Amino acid sequence: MNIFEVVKSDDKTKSRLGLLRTPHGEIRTPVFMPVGTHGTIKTLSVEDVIALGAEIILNNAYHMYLRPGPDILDKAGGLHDFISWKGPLLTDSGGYQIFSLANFRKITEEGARFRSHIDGGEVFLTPEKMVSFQASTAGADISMCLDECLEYPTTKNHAAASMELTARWARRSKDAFEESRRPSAADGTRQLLFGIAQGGMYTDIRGESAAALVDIGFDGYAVGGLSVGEPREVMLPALEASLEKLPASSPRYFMGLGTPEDIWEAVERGVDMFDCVLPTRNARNAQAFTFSGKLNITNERFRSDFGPLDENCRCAACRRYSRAFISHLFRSGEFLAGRLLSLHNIFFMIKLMAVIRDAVFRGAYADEKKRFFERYLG
RNA sequence: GGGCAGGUGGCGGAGUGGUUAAUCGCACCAGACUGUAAAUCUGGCGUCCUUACGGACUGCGAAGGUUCGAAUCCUUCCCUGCCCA
Repeated sequence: MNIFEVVKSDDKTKSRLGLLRTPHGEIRTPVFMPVGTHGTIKTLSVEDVIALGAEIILNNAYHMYLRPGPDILDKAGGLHDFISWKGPLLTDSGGYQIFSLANFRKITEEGARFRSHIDGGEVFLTPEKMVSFQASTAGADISMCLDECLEYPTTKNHAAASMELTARWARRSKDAFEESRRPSAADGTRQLLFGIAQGGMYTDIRGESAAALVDIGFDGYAVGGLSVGEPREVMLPALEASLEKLPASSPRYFMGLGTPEDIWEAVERGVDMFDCVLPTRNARNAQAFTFSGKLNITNERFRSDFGPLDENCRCAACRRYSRAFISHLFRSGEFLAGRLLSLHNIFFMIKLMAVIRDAVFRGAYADEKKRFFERYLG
């Protein structure tokens, strides 16, 4: 059976509708995957996440490897059982932590040596260890290769050398995956492994990276190392250079994106999967996404605004609570504030993807994108 | 009535002759956040003019005084808290 099926492609853009099959269920793409780094979408319960309609969520292998650690996860019977999420689950390998925890690590050919950000103890991550942890111990539906996520800006030499290391790690990741993955399910679904394209902002290196991954052969391909602080005019060409070398028959995942604007741009170029901490992090920092634009809910003008966060929104927060009350909750330091905005923002992202899928379905992508931007930025 | 302590920007609270438009915290105003070491971080916050740079004015209970210079020293007054009658 095909693990990924392109259901429909847009005529005028590269956007497409897809169906991705995993041992824990199917995913309609383009999809947004909420991020649950430590095994939880911050402030939300699994019941919340189900009610929001999330089809797949993320966990982070680096963080779960450090705590609770492989032993506990093994005894729990894997991540699904441990965190009580029965749907599709994707784990990130720890490549992003090579970027975000740069002060704590040193990279060698063999792997990445970290000083644990928790207790300072030494941790050594290798592609083999992280992929085996994800596929075997954690039982992730989708595992990610260990990669080196580069900071921006970087020199071309550094980007090239780093990309080559990532490609060698991808080769090792795949071998480790074949050895450690669980048997295929009766329905023909099986665990999947995605490669991650790198290359900094250099389009030629981006292309080489994607081509190298395709040579190895993966179930899906991710574009990593983008949306790390570069301007959009730099990001989009780099994205295009990566996508150009990837097969249309495979799912494509833009790691770490993003803003609603960025997601429209990426889907238009053929991306199927997204994840981002923005909806939950910004929620905790008092920012709501709405179809009329983002708003900082602690702004003075919302103190006596008794309407919902977003008109016509049917999320749990909007059905019951006013902007004024949520603003009050933030000013009072109440945890419910960040929770309500998290519910709303995740709902917004999932709704946004539904709008996007509908636009592709109707062959009206360009028009719907224009309509969205006019309202969102207006 | 007597004694002691004290009155500083929205609030709390530093500062006891010049680098003080005034540390700092809170509150308030605004911004940022993109595979989460983040429910965090940045700015702003006397008044007026200026996009900004910058400039003008007012200012540490009130009034007067000493001094080149005062929130800081002196005098008088007003007010607050505690203690004694």
